[in-house]
Amino acid sequence: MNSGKLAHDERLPLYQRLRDEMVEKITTGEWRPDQPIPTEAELTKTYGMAVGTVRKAVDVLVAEGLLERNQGRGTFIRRPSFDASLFRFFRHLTSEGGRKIPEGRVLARTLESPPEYVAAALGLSAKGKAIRLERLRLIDGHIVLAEEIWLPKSRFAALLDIPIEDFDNLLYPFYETRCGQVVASAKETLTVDSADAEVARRLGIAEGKPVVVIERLALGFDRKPLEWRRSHGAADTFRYQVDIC
Amino acid sequence: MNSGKLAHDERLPLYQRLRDEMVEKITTGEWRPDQPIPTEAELTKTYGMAVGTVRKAVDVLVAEGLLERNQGRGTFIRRPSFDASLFRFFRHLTSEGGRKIPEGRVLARTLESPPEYVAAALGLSAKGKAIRLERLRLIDGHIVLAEEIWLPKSRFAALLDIPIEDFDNLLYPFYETRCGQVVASAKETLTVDSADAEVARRLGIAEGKPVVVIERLALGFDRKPLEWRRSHGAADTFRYQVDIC
DNA sequence: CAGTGGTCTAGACCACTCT
DNA sequence: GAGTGGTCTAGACCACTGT
Repeated sequence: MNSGKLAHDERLPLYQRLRDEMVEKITTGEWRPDQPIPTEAELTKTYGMAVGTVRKAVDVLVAEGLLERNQGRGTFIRRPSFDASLFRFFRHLTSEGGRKIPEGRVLARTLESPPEYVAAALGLSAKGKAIRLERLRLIDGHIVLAEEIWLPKSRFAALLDIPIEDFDNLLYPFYETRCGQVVASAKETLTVDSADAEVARRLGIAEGKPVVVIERLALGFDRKPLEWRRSHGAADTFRYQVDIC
Repeated sequence: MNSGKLAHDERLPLYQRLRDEMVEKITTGEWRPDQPIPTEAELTKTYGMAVGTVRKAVDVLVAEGLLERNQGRGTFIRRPSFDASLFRFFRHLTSEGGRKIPEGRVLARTLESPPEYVAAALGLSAKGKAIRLERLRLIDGHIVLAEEIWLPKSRFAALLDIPIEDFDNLLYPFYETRCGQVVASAKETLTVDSADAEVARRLGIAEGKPVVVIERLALGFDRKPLEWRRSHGAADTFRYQVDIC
């Protein structure tokens, strides 16, 4: 009855199986972001379903932020604009309250054994090696954040072959184009601490000054952890904005 | 064709008009939180619509967090559990990382002219008066936050007749039962500052110590501002957790 | 104009909950 | 077993987009 194959769990509702199938098409790149995905009528025919079922599957993907519909034009894979993705994952504001795009500069890349809490957060075995980045974020040439980033080698091996000068300003779109890893959500924890010698040096502030510490675990669409990150910023120029819904 | 009246904008889709109608029933209390709302079949008959349309309206309300469905039992008005609402709006963690319910204690209630930025945030005329609360939040008897809260008199007049000792531990459920005002979302901004004499006294810390400042604007389901709040907390014991989606 | 998604109908059967 | 929401069908017409 299905010309399309929908191999997934037989127990799941039809529209969920179609949803999974569509996620496949998106993540493997079979459906291109610049082209509309097949129309409802086509999907209906391909998979032998009713329109309502197809619509339900698309509803779910739209709700999840993977697709967006354009009446009269078609349904498209959602490319979060650089602005939007930036605002989602970089919530600092300048002292005047305006939003600025921070520059990103990778200082070092190494392959080493992560500390235990990083390995645990990323779901890695304690002994394996992972990719570690040191990175600065700057606005108008001023350092606002010093970052330490850990990435699983299995997903991000491609990064080891790229000179660190060639890393893009924004990492998440970079992960996507170079490694096919898309960050879908994240959890952040903020605390305040005093700068130790190392952090003070990197941020260019006096030792003992208060700093904000942001720990972030970023997840992919499959809810698997992709990146662990700890950022330090000088507390006195720091603003962080959150929408609670 | 409609035995139910659906007075709203004639231009809106049917399911949107039904949604609005249902919001009415919820906010006016015609539908009680402890009873299931009418079944899909009943709504179908009452408003002369197809099941699919009714389901669509309910889908929207579920997505908005106003209703929750229970297969086999019925559809209910969502009473966000105390835990859930607490976790949504109070994101501090204890030093051990666990979540604790903070005690709330109102110290003072006055009716006065708000500063200009508060009036602007709440959409009030500059000259009118608003309700101002001073409040402490405590965990295990220790002060963790000192809060200054502003509320529009028009919506919260009922609070003026209640002795401040009788204010509940959690304000948002209290607003709901006493004033019929439901907080649906909020925007928070975090910064770090040094404690001035006043804040130091309230928090019981030394003057000049770093403090976290949280400014929050809480909105109702109608997106109108309900509450402006500024909280101060000692920076060294502070943790704040955010999910970015 | 043809083609797209947006809305709506009027049924059907299934899975779950309660008694 | 009766009643609930969950899934699914097979159509219809409308509003919007592009040419």
